[in-house]
Amino acid sequence: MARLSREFYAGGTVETAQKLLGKYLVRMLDGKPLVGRITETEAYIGRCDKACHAYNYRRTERTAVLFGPPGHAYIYFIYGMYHCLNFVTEAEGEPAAVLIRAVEPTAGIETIRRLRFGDRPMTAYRRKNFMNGPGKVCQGFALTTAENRLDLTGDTLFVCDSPADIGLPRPDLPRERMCAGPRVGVDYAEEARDFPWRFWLEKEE
DNA sequence: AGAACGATCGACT
DNA sequence: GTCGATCGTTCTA
Repeated sequence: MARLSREFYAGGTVETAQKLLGKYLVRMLDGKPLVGRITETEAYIGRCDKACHAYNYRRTERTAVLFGPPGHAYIYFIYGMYHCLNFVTEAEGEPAAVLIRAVEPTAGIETIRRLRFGDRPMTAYRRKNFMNGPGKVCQGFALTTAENRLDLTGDTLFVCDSPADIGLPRPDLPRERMCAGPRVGVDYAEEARDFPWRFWLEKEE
């Protein structure tokens, strides 16, 4: 299956966050693919960004993976209950990553639904808020710290350009434009609070 | 050893 | 709009 190569992740983090929009996140689970089209991302850059866990090259056991080669997963535990999925970017030694904030489920939807809601009944609210948050993406794709540091050029977790790369039909997509704005939940980060490093796709009329 | 806090979510007013 | 749940990571001592 064709997938994005390590070089895709090796460039600038803001640019990579933008280029990931519209691409297909694939998580293999029990031999079957869970797939989501990426619709929202955020860039985090240790060199200059007080919102980044590795700000000012702060290196701890948790952030070590950010200093490694690009194209690996950085998954951390947050708020005592949730996980967040990131892709390590830039050259080895430059700690930076893209947070995956939202996807549109494309395949494996029944498995994703069960991972998100178990046996609880589906409601309009749940349908509308299926995978529109970083904690939801990890819950729906069964990603925890057990998957931290996975190589995105491997067979468990990777990104494809096109649904055809994973044997799915190409859907009819509405016209979309990319929007940019401040990141979520980083009010503490002084000047970095206002960096417009959150990107998302929005339907046009 | 202890304490503070967080790249969130869902329930509720 | 508000607020509580819940615990690993990090820092301080």
